[in-house]
Amino acid sequence: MSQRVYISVKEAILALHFPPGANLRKAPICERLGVSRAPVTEAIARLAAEGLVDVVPQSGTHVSYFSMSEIREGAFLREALELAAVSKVTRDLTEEQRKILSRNMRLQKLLIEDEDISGFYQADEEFHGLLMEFTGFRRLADVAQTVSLQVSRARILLLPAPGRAAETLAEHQAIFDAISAQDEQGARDAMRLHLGQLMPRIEQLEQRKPHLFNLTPQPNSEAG
Amino acid sequence: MSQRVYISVKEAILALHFPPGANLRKAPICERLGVSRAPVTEAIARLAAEGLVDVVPQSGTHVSYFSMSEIREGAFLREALELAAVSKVTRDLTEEQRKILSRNMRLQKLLIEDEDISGFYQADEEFHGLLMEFTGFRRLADVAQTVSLQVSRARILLLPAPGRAAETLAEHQAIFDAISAQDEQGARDAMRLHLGQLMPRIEQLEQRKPHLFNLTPQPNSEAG
DNA sequence: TCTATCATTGTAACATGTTAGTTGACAAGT
DNA sequence: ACTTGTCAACTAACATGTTACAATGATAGA
Repeated sequence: MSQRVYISVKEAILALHFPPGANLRKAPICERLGVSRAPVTEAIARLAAEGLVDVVPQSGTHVSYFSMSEIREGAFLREALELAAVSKVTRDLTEEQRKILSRNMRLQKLLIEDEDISGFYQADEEFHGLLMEFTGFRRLADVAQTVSLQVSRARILLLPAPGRAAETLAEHQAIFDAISAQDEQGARDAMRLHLGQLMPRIEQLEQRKPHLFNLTPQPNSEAG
Repeated sequence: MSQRVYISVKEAILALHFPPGANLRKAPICERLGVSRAPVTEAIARLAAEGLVDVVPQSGTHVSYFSMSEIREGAFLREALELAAVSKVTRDLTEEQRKILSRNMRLQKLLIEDEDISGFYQADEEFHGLLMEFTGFRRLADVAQTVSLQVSRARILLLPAPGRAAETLAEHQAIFDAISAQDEQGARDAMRLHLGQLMPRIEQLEQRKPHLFNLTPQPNSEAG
């Protein structure tokens, strides 16, 4: 029930329905979803813990601006986790898992041939999701998602540059090939290369839409 | 204010003042700390998100049991982050940072000579903390702490085996030396070796105190 | 004696009233 | 015109009443 509020608001923020800087008021949310303030409060608390909103005590809550330092950190954390995942998967991959990955690769290829960018985006997410799943660690995908939430939010704004999907596919293919060849170092390098494509494009985004970023690049001092 | 409740309860759980399986009731906590149920509820929600407690809707909340699968995952995640950190630090270390690390190393040595195990434990934590801090990523240490919370909780139960502290020091020294020599791969290997010492000892703990572990090793299906 | 059903109890989840702190505007003084 | 002090309004944080659900124990039936 409060879960529903959380998901609803989170998606609205991620979809930039609530743009950075917009101040989030509880009353309209309560009214809109037909619930009391309690579940809304809990939902906002979780969003604050994830860094999606900044809550000023006794004053107000607003959607956090993009922060290059936070995005860089998120990308770093995500890379750390994905590299560890791809290492482990390369070592432990079963034949069944290899087949599932292979099918996903062929699906990616197919979607690009059909120029279904949205579909490819999904298959892309699934590719990374499968790698994490195959580590056997259930929380891994969630943690990776959470730490790179700011990155995900920024990524949505990146226009699908023509030809970028095909490049992405090639990078995925290199990762898959190295995994199949049980070349751990090669798989890591391929993954690093792949993930390394993202930050430069986000830096361009900062140039294009500076109003979405916080001017004072002071990172959060949040403590858990 | 609710932060205070959170910290208080968290420390109580980590110190095993509330042992695994103990059911956590709000009323006594409210009474004990002289606060209302609201901040306690929020604190428990955060603890549940971190996996320290399991909350059964409309029924009760109990301190979660140790779970080898969760502990293994926590160790994996922590290793991923620490390896990434030590890589980055090895590449970017400033002379000033090297001096601070050097001082910490000498402090460790000194504490072992004085057989101050508790002090060494602190210096150990600080050593790892410094490495993370020197990456320049402020959330890193928090994330590492959070993902390996179950590991930390189990670690407290490990009796300080005689001579283990000296071994730990040697491992730290190897890490520090490799960092100083700007030997990234060497630093990673040394760190991996160091962190690899922990799991076997926790597995022994499982043999020694099986009542603290959950029998059915089904991992949490929590989603954030 | 065992099983199934029901009532009782205790708790989290939810709703709502109350408090206190921050912010921003406006006025007064420089 | 600019700074500073005061005040009003808004909001999160806190307190508390209410509800609904799960777990447990008792009781009745087989």
